[in-house]
Amino acid sequence: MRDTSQGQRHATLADEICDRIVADFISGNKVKAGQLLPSEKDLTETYSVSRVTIRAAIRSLHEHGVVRVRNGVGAVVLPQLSATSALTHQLDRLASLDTVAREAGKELQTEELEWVETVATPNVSTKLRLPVGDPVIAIRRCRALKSVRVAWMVDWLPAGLIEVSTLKSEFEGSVLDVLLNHDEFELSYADLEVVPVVLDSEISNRLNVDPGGPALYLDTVVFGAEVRPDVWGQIWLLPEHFRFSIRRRRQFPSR
Amino acid sequence: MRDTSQGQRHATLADEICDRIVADFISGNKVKAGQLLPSEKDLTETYSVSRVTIRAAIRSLHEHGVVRVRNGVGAVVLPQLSATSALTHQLDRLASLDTVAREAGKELQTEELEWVETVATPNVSTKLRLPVGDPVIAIRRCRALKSVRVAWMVDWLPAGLIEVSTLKSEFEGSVLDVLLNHDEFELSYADLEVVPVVLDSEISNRLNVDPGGPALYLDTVVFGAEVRPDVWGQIWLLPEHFRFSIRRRRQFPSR
DNA sequence: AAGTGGTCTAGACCACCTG
DNA sequence: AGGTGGTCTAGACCACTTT
Repeated sequence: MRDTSQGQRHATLADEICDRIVADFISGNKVKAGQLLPSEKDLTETYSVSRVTIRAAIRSLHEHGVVRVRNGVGAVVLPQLSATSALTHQLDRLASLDTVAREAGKELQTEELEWVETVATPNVSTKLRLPVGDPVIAIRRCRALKSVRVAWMVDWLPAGLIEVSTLKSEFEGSVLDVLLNHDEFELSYADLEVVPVVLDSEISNRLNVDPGGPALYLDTVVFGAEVRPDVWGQIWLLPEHFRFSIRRRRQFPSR
Repeated sequence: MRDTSQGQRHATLADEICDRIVADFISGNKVKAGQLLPSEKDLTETYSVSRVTIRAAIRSLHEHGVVRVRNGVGAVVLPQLSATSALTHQLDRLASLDTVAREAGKELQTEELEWVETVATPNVSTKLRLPVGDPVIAIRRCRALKSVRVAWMVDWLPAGLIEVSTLKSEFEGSVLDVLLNHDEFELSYADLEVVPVVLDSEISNRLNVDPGGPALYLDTVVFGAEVRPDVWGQIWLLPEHFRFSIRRRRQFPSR
């Protein structure tokens, strides 16, 4: 991990350049959608890195649907995902709901927090790839925006993964954030499943709404350096407060 | 566009190598999850391309969550998204439901197909960024698996985009597939919004199920080379027949 | 110590697009 | 014709991990 002048961690120089290009040209709309980034040659001078590194950075931006690269032309900035009043959650990004809210200038409160030390049921055992009966920790809570309940969350993790005292002291609403802040877990990706559900009375009670309405259930299994998952997160969200979006990219066969 | 020996189109050599690495090492489980791809040096020899190209290909695999790359170690293959009996739809992939079904060895039938030539309502106008009243084409139909209705789809496109006769003759259930097959549209990405809904009587009637159950509404705006979208697709899906998943990747600030 | 990825140099040639 | 990206050469040095 290299540390940059901005005090941010980046695995490689190319990743850092990737972020800086976004920050310097795209986020602030300095280069608008449809316009070109500076040429690779110019960027090598701007950032004092080689063309190799610039190309790696631009390739990442391309893979993420931030630019399209046209031979003989340059890197065209694509329109950003449009924002709305609802909290926009980009589903391909491994970031907590809290982070998404914070970036939007909002704050998620935590209500009815419960810490439970228990053992893995068959369900939990499958998700965390642990033997049934192994000790696990469950963290349940409601989340609210300006005292309006918007989500019900349950996180599960193997009891041995992290000191409960550490977890509790660093917990500010998101288990994921605590683990992401600890480099030693090397959290790198998660598999998310999206399921539409109709609110049953159990969850509607917790969220103070009537049953029978729609909700989105997000099931996330988070992986670090190990083959075995580190956390299983379950979230039930009321759709009126969120917007779930993603940029789909054309991919060629078998990928 | 370069044509390869396999008759597939790839924008660049690195993209082709990317696919070939997946096909040769990952798809067939020749390198299992947790194991290493051959070194970059070996891969340059295997594919007779430079290290530059290999590195670009591996960077793409990394961005897509297919491998993790560790300095001093190599490219570790990550576990693939697990498959189930339901049709698994990777939400970040710009591919039609038909393509997903076909890859899973299933076939989606089309029922109650309607072609409508009409004009843009405010709704359509916003999505397609067209003036209200501009002529548009709507294609509505049910989709079924083994005669069980599983989805209701509506596609909208500007009337001038493609000859209706061409579209009709090449249509096999998916408007997206027709346009993807025409290179001149240069379809490259789409913005997807995911909304959980409760089935109302209109759609439940079309799908031959009771109202009040859950459904997933997918709203997709597809972009080609232009700033203006080429297609707006609406899909209502019954969740029991599908699985919607995505790999989330850690991203560093502001990206 | 040996192997791997990350980055760099200092060029080069090609294909592509625009003026 | 000149600029851009795509690819290549033929090295090099560094940081990192494993043995």
